[in-house]
Amino acid sequence: MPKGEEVHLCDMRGMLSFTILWLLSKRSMYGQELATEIGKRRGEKPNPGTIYPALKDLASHGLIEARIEGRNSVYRLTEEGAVSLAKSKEYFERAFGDILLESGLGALAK
Amino acid sequence: MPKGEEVHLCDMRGMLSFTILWLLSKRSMYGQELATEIGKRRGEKPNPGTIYPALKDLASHGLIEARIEGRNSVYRLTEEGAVSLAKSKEYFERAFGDILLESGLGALAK
DNA sequence: ATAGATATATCGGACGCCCAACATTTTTAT
DNA sequence: ATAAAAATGTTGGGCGTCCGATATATCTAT
Repeated sequence: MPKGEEVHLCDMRGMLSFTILWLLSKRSMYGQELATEIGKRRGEKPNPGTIYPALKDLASHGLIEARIEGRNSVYRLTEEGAVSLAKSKEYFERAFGDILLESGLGALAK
Repeated sequence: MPKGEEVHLCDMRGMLSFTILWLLSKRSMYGQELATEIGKRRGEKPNPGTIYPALKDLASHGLIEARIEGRNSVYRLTEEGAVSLAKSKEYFERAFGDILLESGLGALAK
């Protein structure tokens, strides 16, 4: 918990890897592309020291794979990663679904 | 990231305090009641070493308040806590709304 | 060729969650 | 009175973010 005046919860701890897998399930991306996409959701783009270790960890567990393309490392979701993502989505929906429903998401879902 | 065979993302890191505030916005509860409610969402009830320090932190920031009732410490959301929760919900919806929508939540929202 | 922008990468420190284990107090049951 | 159960609480260690700083390599200008 931060010690400052403004208390910010919900800072996505633990959710970074989940978000990365979800984004890669849409299309393959390289690191900075992922960081930009995550930045749209958070309001602020994560630092290199946040995004690259996370990608490294995910790759070391076989959930994503890198392919070098010029100056970029393009990541794609593996089959194992897709399975992990599906389970995490189930978990996530059960844990937070009703919270989001009352936040005006019901109108979006329509 | 866990080192075991099964890789579990989405373990609610950073989300505990958020969930507590949301639950207390529904009704006041004591520690074990909160733990049980959280357990329904997660699948497993959090340990005392998880829930009590979180409650202590939230109280120290003025987001919740305790009132002793017999053997229980009943917590209620403060006004400051309600403001914090509203902000976190906004953040949370923007960051994860679309992910949940495609998870069959749209049907629930109806 | 040189400069700037872009992308990748690592390091240190901090923070909140997380569990297992242990301890204490209070209520409830026998 | 004694035992069992329920609730609160602390400690230690670990983990995944998270940021600021620093570094290197590679494209893209001029």
